Amino acid sequence: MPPRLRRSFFDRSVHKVAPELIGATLLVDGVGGVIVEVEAYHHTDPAAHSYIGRTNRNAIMFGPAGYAYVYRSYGIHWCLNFVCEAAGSASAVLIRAIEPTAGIAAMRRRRGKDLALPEERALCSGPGKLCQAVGVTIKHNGLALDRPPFELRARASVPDIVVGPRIGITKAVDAPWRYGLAGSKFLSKPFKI
DNA sequence: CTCTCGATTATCT
DNA sequence: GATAATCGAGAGC
Repeated sequence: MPPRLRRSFFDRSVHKVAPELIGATLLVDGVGGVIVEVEAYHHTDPAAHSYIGRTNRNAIMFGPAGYAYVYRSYGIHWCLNFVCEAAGSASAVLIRAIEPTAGIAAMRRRRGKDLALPEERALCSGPGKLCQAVGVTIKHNGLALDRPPFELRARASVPDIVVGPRIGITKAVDAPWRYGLAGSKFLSKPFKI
């Protein structure tokens, strides 16, 4: 089994960490799969929650790397981020999609509440879906990524990665800081060629 | 396939 | 009071 990702893995530029997360495995209480899509948010980026400075919501982003930053999206969904870089840098990677490999029955159960027929490719193909499927909520905000309930494993080999502009934002819409596993059918949306 | 719209609430102005 | 790093349903082509 590939080694756990250590705290030091996250203690680097968010633009280096983000693409290296593609292919890594994320489990929460044993439920999860292979990360296939992420986005990088740096504190100098107008689209980042930390751009306006420290607030109650984004406080975790201003702490040390290797912790989870969870926030409520559109009043309905949860979104999971990994804090990167040195404390105070306030940068993070948004986890946008995973390919389910572990605990699929549990994911189907949790997602099935709001979906009549939860197809496997619809279980975790988006930041809100993925949090619902693996059971991430605000309770996970500020938890260390190298300890339970989180389990992060490095990828075994370097996959083909596609890059493009980020999704669903209204500022800095052209910055190419979305990364995906090439050819994956578990992406939230296809990458344009 | 694409497009539009409503849900729902913490956060910030 | 307006906004938002989303999602799913439904309409139309």
